[in-house]
Amino acid sequence: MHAYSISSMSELLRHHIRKVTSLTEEELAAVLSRFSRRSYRKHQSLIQVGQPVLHVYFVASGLLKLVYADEAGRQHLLSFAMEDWWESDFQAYFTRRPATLSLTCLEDTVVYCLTLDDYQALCHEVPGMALFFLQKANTGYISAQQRLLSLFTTQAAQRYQQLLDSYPTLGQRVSKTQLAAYLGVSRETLSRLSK
Amino acid sequence: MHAYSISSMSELLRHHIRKVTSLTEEELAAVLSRFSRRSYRKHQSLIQVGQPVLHVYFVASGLLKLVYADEAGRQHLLSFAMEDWWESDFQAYFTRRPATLSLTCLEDTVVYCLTLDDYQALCHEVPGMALFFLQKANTGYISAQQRLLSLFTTQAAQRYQQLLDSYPTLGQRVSKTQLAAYLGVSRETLSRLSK
DNA sequence: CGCGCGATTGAGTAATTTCAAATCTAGTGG
DNA sequence: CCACTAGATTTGAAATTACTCAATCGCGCG
Repeated sequence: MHAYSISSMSELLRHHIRKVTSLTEEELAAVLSRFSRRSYRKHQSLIQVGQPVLHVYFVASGLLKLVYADEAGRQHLLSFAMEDWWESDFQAYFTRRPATLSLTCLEDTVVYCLTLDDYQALCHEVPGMALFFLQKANTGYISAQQRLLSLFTTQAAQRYQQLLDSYPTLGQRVSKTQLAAYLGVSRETLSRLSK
Repeated sequence: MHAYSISSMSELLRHHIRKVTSLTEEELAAVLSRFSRRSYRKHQSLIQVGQPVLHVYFVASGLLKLVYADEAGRQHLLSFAMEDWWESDFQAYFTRRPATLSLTCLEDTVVYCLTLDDYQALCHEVPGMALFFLQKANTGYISAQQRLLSLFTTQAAQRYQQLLDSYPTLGQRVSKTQLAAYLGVSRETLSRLSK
């Protein structure tokens, strides 16, 4: 089922942090000890609308969707959270308010969880981690802006192509309904564009 | 012309940083010394497409637009940078590559400039500043996501209303053509919606 | 007065949505 | 192996929304 054993998945987070920071082994161990590992199954939700958002999640394996459901019940997909991704309802997480977004498994998924208290403690106690999260936040901001631009400048058909080009596995892993919700078009429209 | 004297504008940056961080006066002085102050006039550009992006800018007064111009020459407005805002072509800034965006004055504007070297030095030498920029980056990321959602869920007419509600002065300060470029509709469409 | 810029209006066109129906597909139980 | 069902996908047709292009309007300023 899973391609990685439990120990090598813990290695995944370790390597992910090492790539960007220069922490001592001691610091790294202290950092990792603040995370807890959890497994979820397809269709389970890590974050539900109205509930408190206790964690930010590092995705070790699997696939999640971050969704806003509007009054009419339409689903709008803010992101696919893949392996190596950090995801949460950040607005709710940082303000300790109830979630407005939901985070739900599209596949069986393993994550590492970090509470806000631990996040803040890490940022204050391990300078390298503040820089680490700063870099993540900056790249997240930049890609959100680029997604905005692609909505402004690019036809849905090309956005679809670019999405498949950027994440070649995605076409196999999720339904077209999900892809449409990410691209910002109806599933019928996406279907017609596929030609 | 300007509502603030030079010295009180420097206070603006000082207070802006103090609001979020807990730096000593010494640290704060060291931080401020890395910034340089510059004034620009309406229609001047701080960042031009193809040119290196040497600074991130803190807007002390005035108003800027961050724009992407597509192949057809259409302008897409990523943000209005107002007083207290931090702005740049962050992608280009952090990667030291040529700008793909332009940053242009919609009014006479005073900014404080910070080079990437100084930004990185501040983040490493003054832990409070890494946390400061982390907080800015996180809120920037969150608002970019919410703008995405508003594009997905909300009709252009309501987005227009919400923009005016959020920034009441904006309707007076910029042309409707600029507002349309921010909302992601043509100026003709915006004109028709204004009823 | 007349120029120039921004805003508006009109008409035709293109893209997308909605709602409904038909089709396809994978998995289940007989 | 087949029939059956639930979910996903596709297709059709009408209605909506926004776009483009062109013409017109309104206004401030030299």
